[in-house]
Formats: sequence, structure tokens, C-alpha cells
Amino acid sequence: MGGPRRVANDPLRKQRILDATLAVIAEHGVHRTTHRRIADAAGVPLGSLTYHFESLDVILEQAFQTLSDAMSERYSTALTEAPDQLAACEAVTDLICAGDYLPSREMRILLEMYGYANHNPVVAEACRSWLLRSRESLAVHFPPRACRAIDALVEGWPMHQAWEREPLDRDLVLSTIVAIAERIR
Amino acid sequence: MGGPRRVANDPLRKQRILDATLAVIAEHGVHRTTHRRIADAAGVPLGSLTYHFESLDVILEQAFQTLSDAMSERYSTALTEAPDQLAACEAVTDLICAGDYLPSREMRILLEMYGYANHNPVVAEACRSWLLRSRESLAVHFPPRACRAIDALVEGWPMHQAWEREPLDRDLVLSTIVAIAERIR
DNA sequence: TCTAAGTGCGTACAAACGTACGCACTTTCG
DNA sequence: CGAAAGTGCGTACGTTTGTACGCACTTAGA
Repeated sequence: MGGPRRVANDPLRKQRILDATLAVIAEHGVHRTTHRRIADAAGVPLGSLTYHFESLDVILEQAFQTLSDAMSERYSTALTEAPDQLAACEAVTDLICAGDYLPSREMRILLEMYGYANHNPVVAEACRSWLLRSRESLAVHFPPRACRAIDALVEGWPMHQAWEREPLDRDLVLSTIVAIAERIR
Repeated sequence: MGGPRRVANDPLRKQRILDATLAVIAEHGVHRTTHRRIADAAGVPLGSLTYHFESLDVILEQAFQTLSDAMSERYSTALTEAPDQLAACEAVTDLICAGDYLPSREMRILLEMYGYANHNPVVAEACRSWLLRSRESLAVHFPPRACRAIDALVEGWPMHQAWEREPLDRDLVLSTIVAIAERIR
């Protein structure tokens, strides 16, 4: 029903597997992410994984790529829409405070990605590319040196917050961003 | 030779295993850290691991504890020795720039620790405790709110730098720290 | 309708895994 | 010296792992 299929139904299934992979990573960590757990989470047979992906490493690589693309996009959108520097400061503050609190799913996966990237060149390259894209987004509103400092904060603050029990102080974040924007040229 | 042993020679061997564990994690990542690899790296028999440690998770927990203790200590020492706030800013700058560049061994292991902590309560607690200790060290020289911002930078900048190809600009780091110290109260 | 090409998966297998446990060895105490 | 207590490890076992591969099924062209 729905007429004869004229193309392979790869894309949907592949994406479903990658989404499931991120879910497994978030729940169990890379060190306990296996073909079988992914297959269960995705509701697909085990053989489907080895058919669509060359190896487990490739699955992880593409799953992490999916995540970093989504984050880049959100990052870029938020900053592009800001009309002036102050609005950009607020946008960055929102990015930092989003997911606060508790350790958001995304932050958990990101930490796994960073760890894994140290042992997988493809994912390392994905990290680097994400770094550059986020810096470009910032460069629209801030001078180059301020970009570096702000970028470090965007990276560090939510990560730091992951171990914190109290919610993040939004005013403090905003003040810090503004201070950097004004003082660092 | 050396006279009769009156006590078990646990401590040395346990510590050697934990050091080897960190080495394996740095080289292969948690997801490929196994009893056998640790045993090889430490130069001890496989059975020795299961004798001294209840499980692989316990080995990882204690190894990460070793690391975070060492880092806390260094952190604390560097800040305690600073006579005034400006010196403290320089000390923090040194901490951030240390290991620059390339991805230092310690940063690699730290990333693994953060990832693993999301799936292991004991390690999560170690992260939290490390967070608090580092904040206490900062509190000697900076007001509470500035501590949070600086702490986030100490976390984020080296992490960020791990994917960067160019060396870190020390003056930029110092300027940023000073700006925060002066502006955030 | 028949056939060749191609898609997708169930299953099986060798390797690697965490861990249990028997046993050699050392030390202590009478 | 002899035996009990305790330390430390070699080895083996059942499980889980990543991956290969044969085979059912679908589609396209004649």
C-alpha cells in the first residue's frame, strides 16, 4: 500500500538508527554502546546495522555528526537573528543557560563525543569543524579575540554546570559576556 | 633480602594498577579499557586486578579519583601561593595555558572522566567534589560570582583549545580573567 | 510471466570480555 | 618444626561482543 517503492528506503532507516545511537549513548555511554543495544532502541534487527554501516565506529561517527550539525545550526540561527551586539550577548547567554538545569541530554552526549574524538580522527575533525562554525557565528557580532573568550565560556559553563546542583545565574552569565565584549578587543 | 615482609604489599601494586589504568584510558579511551589491557600496561598478571579490585568499574572510579586529587592539589597550590589578586589572575592564566598545545594527556583523561561520570555516581561525586575544591581555591582571591565565571573559563578554555590548531594566546587569556575579576562582583 | 539484479536481514561464529575460584606460596604462632 | 591463616595469582568458564554471509524477498525489464 502506498504504491510501489521506486527507491531504496535507506535514508529513513539510517537516520532512525543514528537517532537511536544517540539515545543509547546518552543513557549508557559510548563504552556500553553496542550494535545490539542500538538495534533494540531503534526497533530494527541486528543485521540491519551491519548492512547499513560498515562498522560500529562508523555508526558513532555519523551519529555524532548528526548531533554537531544540529547544534551548529541552532547556534548559528540564534546569533544570526540578533540585530546588535547586546542582543547577541543575550542570545549567547540563552545558549549557555539552555538545558539548565540538570545535565541536559545534549551535554551528556557532547561529553561522550569529546572523549571519543580523542581516539577517532573523523570525530575529532567534526569537533574542529563545529568549533570553526561556532566561531564564525560569533564573529558577526564580536571582535576576533572576544570570540575566543566567549566561545570558551559557551563550552565551559554548561559543562561546569553539569556538576552543579544550583541553577545557573542568568544575570551573572550575561554580565560576564558583556564584560568580555566591552573589554576585549 | 630486605628482611621479612610484615605487611601486605598492596599499596604499591594498587597504585601501579591505577596509574596504568589512566595510561590506558589516555591511549584507548574508557570504551576500550579492559582488565587485560590494564594488566599489560601495569606489568601485572590478570588475576591481580580481580584480586585487588572488586570490578572494572571500581578500578575506573579509583583511577579517576587519583587524577582529580592530583589536579585539585595543583590547582590549590598555584592559587594559594599567589600574594594578591593580580598574581592570582596570572596563576589562573598559567593553569589554563598549561598543556597547551596539543591536547594534553590530562585533558584527554579529564574528558573521559566527564563522560564516564554521567553513568557512574561515584565518579560524578568526584567531579562535584573537584568543582567545589577548585572554587574554594579561587574564593581566596575573587568574589563568589567572579569565581563561577573564572571557573567556567578554566574548564572551557583548555577543552576548547584541544580542537584548536594554533597555540593559545596567553595575553588574551590574562586580559579576560582580569576583565572578569574587575567587572564581576 | 519469467528472470536477473539488488535490497535487507536472520543467524552463526570466532574473538574478547568480566569474573570466579582452586591452589601455590608466605608468614605467624604454638 | 608443624599447622593454621592469609596473600596473590593462573586459569578456566559462561557471556557478550563485532562482524560475515547465505538466503529470502522485492523490483525492473523483457
